[in-house]
Amino acid sequence: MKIRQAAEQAQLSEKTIRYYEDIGLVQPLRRENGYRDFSERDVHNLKFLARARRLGFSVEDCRQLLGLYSDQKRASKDVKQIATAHLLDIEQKINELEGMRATLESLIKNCKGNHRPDCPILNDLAGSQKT
Amino acid sequence: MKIRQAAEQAQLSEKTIRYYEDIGLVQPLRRENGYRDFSERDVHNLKFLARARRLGFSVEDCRQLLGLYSDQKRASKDVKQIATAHLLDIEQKINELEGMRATLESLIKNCKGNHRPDCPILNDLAGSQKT
DNA sequence: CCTTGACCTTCTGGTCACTAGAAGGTTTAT
DNA sequence: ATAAACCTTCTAGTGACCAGAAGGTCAAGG
Repeated sequence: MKIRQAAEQAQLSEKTIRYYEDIGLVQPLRRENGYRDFSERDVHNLKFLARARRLGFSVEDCRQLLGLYSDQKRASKDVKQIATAHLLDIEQKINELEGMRATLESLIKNCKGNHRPDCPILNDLAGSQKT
Repeated sequence: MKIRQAAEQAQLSEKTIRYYEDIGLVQPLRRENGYRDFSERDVHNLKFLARARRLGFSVEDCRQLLGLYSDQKRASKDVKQIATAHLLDIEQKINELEGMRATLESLIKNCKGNHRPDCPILNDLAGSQKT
Protein backbone atom coordinates (compact mmCIF):
# COMPACT_ATOMS: atom_id res chain seq x y z
CA MET A 1 0.00 0.00 0.00
CA LYS A 2 1.28 3.45 -0.90
CA ILE A 3 1.53 6.33 1.50
CA ARG A 4 -1.62 8.11 0.45
CA GLN A 5 -3.84 5.17 1.19
CA ALA A 6 -2.05 4.49 4.46
CA ALA A 7 -2.58 8.11 5.43
CA GLU A 8 -6.29 7.91 4.71
CA GLN A 9 -6.74 4.75 6.67
CA ALA A 10 -4.77 5.93 9.67
CA GLN A 11 -6.17 9.47 9.62
CA LEU A 12 -2.71 10.97 9.51
CA SER A 13 -1.09 13.26 6.97
CA GLU A 14 1.52 11.89 4.61
CA LYS A 15 3.98 14.33 6.11
CA THR A 16 3.40 12.95 9.55
CA ILE A 17 3.90 9.41 8.37
CA ARG A 18 7.21 10.30 6.74
CA TYR A 19 8.20 11.95 9.97
CA TYR A 20 7.28 8.82 11.92
CA GLU A 21 9.46 6.82 9.59
CA ASP A 22 12.32 9.28 10.12
CA ILE A 23 12.19 8.79 13.86
CA GLY A 24 11.80 5.05 13.55
CA LEU A 25 8.18 4.51 14.57
CA VAL A 26 7.34 2.66 11.37
CA GLN A 27 9.56 0.94 8.84
CA PRO A 28 7.59 0.36 5.66
CA LEU A 29 9.34 -1.61 2.94
CA ARG A 30 10.38 0.13 -0.27
CA ARG A 31 9.49 -0.86 -3.78
CA GLU A 32 11.89 -0.89 -6.69
CA ASN A 33 11.03 2.69 -7.52
CA GLY A 34 11.68 3.91 -3.99
CA TYR A 35 8.04 4.28 -3.02
CA ARG A 36 7.11 3.21 0.50
CA ASP A 37 5.05 0.05 0.69
CA PHE A 38 2.94 -0.18 3.83
CA SER A 39 1.83 -3.54 5.20
CA GLU A 40 -1.35 -4.08 7.19
CA ARG A 41 0.80 -4.15 10.27
CA ASP A 42 2.31 -0.79 9.41
CA VAL A 43 -1.13 0.72 8.95
CA HIS A 44 -2.22 -0.82 12.20
CA ASN A 45 0.66 0.84 14.00
CA LEU A 46 -0.13 4.14 12.34
CA LYS A 47 -3.74 3.95 13.47
CA PHE A 48 -2.58 3.32 16.95
CA LEU A 49 -0.22 6.29 16.77
CA ALA A 50 -2.99 8.55 15.55
CA ARG A 51 -5.24 7.67 18.45
CA ALA A 52 -2.65 7.76 21.16
CA ARG A 53 -1.19 11.09 20.05
CA ARG A 54 -4.65 12.60 19.94
CA LEU A 55 -5.11 11.53 23.53
CA GLY A 56 -2.04 13.32 24.74
CA PHE A 57 0.50 10.50 24.78
CA SER A 58 3.96 11.60 23.75
CA VAL A 59 5.70 10.07 20.80
CA GLU A 60 8.03 8.34 23.23
CA ASP A 61 5.06 6.85 25.10
CA CYS A 62 3.83 5.57 21.79
CA ARG A 63 7.18 4.09 20.94
CA GLN A 64 7.10 2.18 24.20
CA LEU A 65 3.55 0.97 23.70
CA LEU A 66 4.28 -0.17 20.17
CA GLY A 67 7.36 -1.89 21.51
CA LEU A 68 5.14 -3.98 23.75
CA TYR A 69 4.06 -6.07 20.88
CA SER A 70 6.81 -5.80 18.37
CA ASP A 71 9.79 -6.80 20.46
CA GLN A 72 9.86 -10.56 20.30
CA LYS A 73 12.47 -10.90 22.96
CA ARG A 74 11.00 -8.73 25.66
CA ALA A 75 10.19 -10.56 28.87
CA SER A 76 6.51 -10.65 29.63
CA LYS A 77 7.26 -9.27 33.08
CA ASP A 78 8.46 -6.06 31.45
CA VAL A 79 5.45 -5.96 29.17
CA LYS A 80 3.23 -6.23 32.18
CA GLN A 81 5.05 -3.50 34.04
CA ILE A 82 5.02 -1.03 31.18
CA ALA A 83 1.41 -1.78 30.33
CA THR A 84 0.39 -1.32 33.93
CA ALA A 85 2.05 2.07 34.16
CA HIS A 86 0.29 3.24 31.04
CA LEU A 87 -2.96 1.82 32.28
CA LEU A 88 -2.78 4.00 35.37
CA ASP A 89 -2.13 7.00 33.21
CA ILE A 90 -5.08 6.16 31.02
CA GLU A 91 -7.33 5.80 34.01
CA GLN A 92 -6.31 9.16 35.33
CA LYS A 93 -6.99 10.75 31.98
CA ILE A 94 -10.42 9.18 31.92
CA ASN A 95 -11.13 10.56 35.38
CA GLU A 96 -10.06 14.02 34.43
CA LEU A 97 -12.09 13.95 31.26
CA GLU A 98 -15.13 12.82 33.17
CA GLY A 99 -14.67 15.75 35.50
CA MET A 100 -14.54 18.11 32.55
CA ARG A 101 -17.54 16.46 31.01
CA ALA A 102 -19.61 16.89 34.16
CA THR A 103 -18.66 20.53 34.39
CA LEU A 104 -19.44 21.27 30.78
CA GLU A 105 -22.75 19.47 31.07
CA SER A 106 -23.71 21.63 34.04
CA LEU A 107 -22.58 24.66 32.15
CA ILE A 108 -24.76 23.81 29.21
CA LYS A 109 -27.74 23.00 31.36
CA ASN A 110 -27.59 25.82 33.87
CA CYS A 111 -25.88 28.77 32.30
CA LYS A 112 -28.61 29.67 29.87
CA GLY A 113 -30.94 32.62 30.29
CA ASN A 114 -29.17 35.41 32.06
CA HIS A 115 -26.80 33.60 34.34
CA ARG A 116 -23.68 35.65 34.82
CA PRO A 117 -20.33 33.98 34.16
CA ASP A 118 -19.45 34.03 37.82
CA CYS A 119 -21.99 31.27 38.30
CA PRO A 120 -20.58 28.78 40.75
CA ILE A 121 -20.47 25.70 38.56
CA LEU A 122 -17.64 27.30 36.67
CA ASN A 123 -15.51 27.31 39.75
CA ASP A 124 -15.15 23.64 39.14
CA LEU A 125 -13.65 23.77 35.69
CA ALA A 126 -10.14 23.51 37.08
CA GLY A 127 -11.03 20.31 38.84
CA SER A 128 -11.31 19.64 42.50
CA GLN A 129 -10.83 15.91 42.78
CA LYS A 130 -7.65 15.01 44.59
CA THR A 131 -4.54 14.67 42.44
CA MET B 1 0.89 34.97 45.36
CA LYS B 2 4.24 34.78 43.60
CA ILE B 3 4.96 32.69 40.55
CA ARG B 4 6.66 29.85 42.34
CA GLN B 5 3.72 29.12 44.55
CA ALA B 6 1.31 29.46 41.64
CA ALA B 7 3.45 27.00 39.69
CA GLU B 8 3.37 24.49 42.51
CA GLN B 9 -0.37 24.73 42.92
CA ALA B 10 -1.12 24.45 39.23
CA GLN B 11 1.50 21.80 38.54
CA LEU B 12 3.10 23.86 35.83
CA SER B 13 6.62 25.18 35.44
CA GLU B 14 7.30 28.86 36.02
CA LYS B 15 8.50 29.07 32.44
CA THR B 16 5.23 27.75 31.17
CA ILE B 17 3.29 30.24 33.23
CA ARG B 18 5.32 33.13 31.87
CA TYR B 19 4.69 31.79 28.42
CA TYR B 20 0.96 31.64 29.11
CA GLU B 21 1.09 35.24 30.21
CA ASP B 22 2.93 36.15 27.00
CA ILE B 23 0.20 34.67 24.87
CA GLY B 24 -2.53 36.17 26.99
CA LEU B 25 -3.97 33.15 28.77
CA VAL B 26 -3.47 34.68 32.21
CA GLN B 27 -3.00 38.28 33.30
CA PRO B 28 -1.64 38.36 36.83
CA LEU B 29 -1.27 41.77 38.44
CA ARG B 30 2.18 43.17 39.11
CA ARG B 31 3.56 44.40 42.40
CA GLU B 32 5.60 47.54 42.89
CA ASN B 33 8.82 45.65 42.26
CA GLY B 34 7.55 44.12 39.03
CA TYR B 35 6.88 40.66 40.45
CA ARG B 36 3.78 38.92 39.22
CA ASP B 37 0.99 38.63 41.76
CA PHE B 38 -1.36 35.72 41.10
CA SER B 39 -4.94 35.78 42.38
CA GLU B 40 -6.93 32.68 43.25
CA ARG B 41 -8.70 33.10 39.96
CA ASP B 42 -5.41 33.13 38.10
CA VAL B 43 -4.32 29.95 39.81
CA HIS B 44 -7.66 28.42 39.04
CA ASN B 45 -7.21 29.18 35.37
CA LEU B 46 -3.69 27.78 35.45
CA LYS B 47 -4.93 24.54 37.00
CA PHE B 48 -7.49 24.28 34.28
CA LEU B 49 -4.83 24.86 31.63
CA ALA B 50 -2.61 22.18 33.11
CA ARG B 51 -5.37 19.60 32.99
CA ALA B 52 -6.72 20.45 29.60
CA ARG B 53 -3.29 20.53 27.94
CA ARG B 54 -2.44 17.18 29.46
CA LEU B 55 -5.58 15.78 27.89
CA GLY B 56 -4.62 16.85 24.42
CA PHE B 57 -6.55 20.11 24.08
CA SER B 58 -4.69 22.75 22.14
CA VAL B 59 -3.83 26.07 23.67
CA GLU B 60 -6.46 27.64 21.46
CA ASP B 61 -9.09 25.20 22.72
CA CYS B 62 -8.11 26.22 26.22
CA ARG B 63 -8.37 29.87 25.39
CA GLN B 64 -11.90 29.31 24.16
CA LEU B 65 -12.90 27.27 27.19
CA LEU B 66 -11.49 29.84 29.57
CA GLY B 67 -13.32 32.47 27.60
CA LEU B 68 -16.58 30.74 28.41
CA TYR B 69 -16.50 32.02 31.89
CA SER B 70 -14.45 35.13 31.74
CA ASP B 71 -16.17 37.03 28.98
CA GLN B 72 -18.98 38.87 30.68
CA LYS B 73 -20.57 39.95 27.45
CA ARG B 74 -20.74 36.68 25.62
CA ALA B 75 -24.25 35.55 24.75
CA SER B 76 -25.25 32.40 26.52
CA LYS B 77 -26.23 30.91 23.19
CA ASP B 78 -22.59 31.06 22.15
CA VAL B 79 -21.46 29.62 25.44
CA LYS B 80 -23.81 26.73 24.93
CA GLN B 81 -22.64 26.12 21.40
CA ILE B 82 -18.96 26.18 22.22
CA ALA B 83 -19.41 24.06 25.31
CA THR B 84 -21.41 21.51 23.37
CA ALA B 85 -18.75 21.17 20.72
CA HIS B 86 -16.09 20.59 23.33
CA LEU B 87 -18.34 18.16 25.14
CA LEU B 88 -18.54 15.98 22.05
CA ASP B 89 -14.80 16.03 21.73
CA ILE B 90 -14.41 15.06 25.37
CA GLU B 91 -16.82 12.19 24.98
CA GLN B 92 -14.94 10.87 22.02
CA LYS B 93 -11.69 11.06 23.92
CA ILE B 94 -13.25 9.14 26.80
CA ASN B 95 -14.42 6.46 24.38
CA GLU B 96 -11.02 6.10 22.84
CA LEU B 97 -9.32 5.93 26.19
CA GLU B 98 -11.73 3.26 27.34
CA GLY B 99 -10.85 1.26 24.26
CA MET B 100 -7.18 1.56 25.08
CA ARG B 101 -7.84 0.65 28.68
CA ALA B 102 -9.69 -2.51 27.73
CA THR B 103 -6.89 -3.54 25.43
CA LEU B 104 -4.17 -2.92 27.95
CA GLU B 105 -6.12 -4.77 30.60
CA SER B 106 -6.37 -7.79 28.34
CA LEU B 107 -2.73 -7.51 27.56
CA ILE B 108 -1.82 -7.48 31.22
CA LYS B 109 -4.11 -10.37 32.03
CA ASN B 110 -3.42 -12.64 29.11
CA CYS B 111 0.07 -11.96 27.85
CA LYS B 112 1.88 -13.38 30.83
CA GLY B 113 3.75 -16.66 30.78
CA ASN B 114 5.08 -17.32 27.35
CA HIS B 115 2.52 -15.71 25.13
CA ARG B 116 4.16 -14.55 21.97
CA PRO B 117 3.64 -10.92 20.93
CA ASP B 118 1.51 -11.94 18.02
CA CYS B 119 -1.25 -12.79 20.45
CA PRO B 120 -4.52 -11.64 19.00
CA ILE B 121 -5.55 -9.11 21.64
CA LEU B 122 -2.84 -6.86 20.38
CA ASN B 123 -4.51 -6.61 17.06
CA ASP B 124 -6.97 -4.42 18.82
CA LEU B 125 -4.57 -1.80 20.04
CA ALA B 126 -5.21 0.39 17.06
CA GLY B 127 -8.89 0.41 17.81
CA SER B 128 -11.74 -1.06 15.90
CA GLN B 129 -14.72 0.99 17.03
CA LYS B 130 -16.16 3.07 14.26
CA THR B 131 -14.82 6.58 13.89
C1' DC C 1 5.47 7.59 -28.31
C1' DC C 2 4.43 11.56 -25.77
C1' DT C 3 2.30 14.24 -22.65
C1' DT C 4 -0.66 15.25 -18.71
C1' DG C 5 -1.85 14.77 -14.12
C1' DA C 6 -1.83 12.26 -10.05
C1' DC C 7 1.30 10.36 -7.17
C1' DC C 8 5.67 9.73 -5.16
C1' DT C 9 10.53 11.30 -3.54
C1' DT C 10 13.88 14.37 -0.66
C1' DC C 11 15.09 18.88 1.22
C1' DT C 12 14.70 23.36 3.41
C1' DG C 13 12.42 26.27 6.40
C1' DG C 14 8.49 27.49 9.49
C1' DT C 15 5.21 26.88 13.51
C1' DC C 16 3.47 25.75 18.13
C1' DA C 17 4.17 24.96 22.74
C1' DC C 18 7.19 24.94 25.44
C1' DT C 19 12.23 24.50 27.92
C1' DA C 20 17.00 25.70 29.14
C1' DG C 21 20.30 29.06 30.12
C1' DA C 22 22.30 33.62 30.57
C1' DA C 23 22.54 38.08 32.78
C1' DG C 24 20.91 40.70 36.11
C1' DG C 25 17.61 42.99 39.84
C1' DT C 26 15.15 42.07 44.78
C1' DT C 27 14.29 40.20 49.29
C1' DT C 28 15.36 37.57 53.45
C1' DA C 29 18.35 35.53 56.62
C1' DT C 30 22.74 35.25 58.88
C1' DA D 1 27.11 43.09 53.89
C1' DT D 2 27.00 39.12 51.71
C1' DA D 3 24.93 34.96 50.41
C1' DA D 4 20.92 32.33 49.00
C1' DA D 5 16.65 32.26 47.19
C1' DC D 6 13.66 34.41 44.46
C1' DC D 7 12.31 37.30 40.78
C1' DT D 8 12.93 39.69 36.01
C1' DT D 9 13.74 39.74 30.66
C1' DC D 10 16.04 37.87 26.64
C1' DT D 11 17.88 34.55 23.34
C1' DA D 12 18.21 30.11 21.59
C1' DG D 13 16.97 25.19 21.39
C1' DT D 14 13.60 21.13 21.25
C1' DG D 15 9.66 18.06 19.87
C1' DA D 16 6.28 17.19 16.76
C1' DC D 17 4.94 18.33 13.12
C1' DC D 18 3.47 21.18 8.40
C1' DA D 19 4.07 23.84 3.93
C1' DG D 20 6.35 24.44 -0.22
C1' DA D 21 9.86 23.66 -3.67
C1' DA D 22 12.18 20.82 -7.03
C1' DG D 23 12.05 16.84 -9.19
C1' DG D 24 11.29 11.46 -10.30
C1' DT D 25 7.35 7.73 -11.54
C1' DC D 26 3.42 5.83 -13.70
C1' DA D 27 -1.30 4.93 -15.86
C1' DA D 28 -4.46 6.85 -19.31
C1' DG D 29 -5.55 9.37 -23.47
C1' DG D 30 -4.31 11.58 -27.93
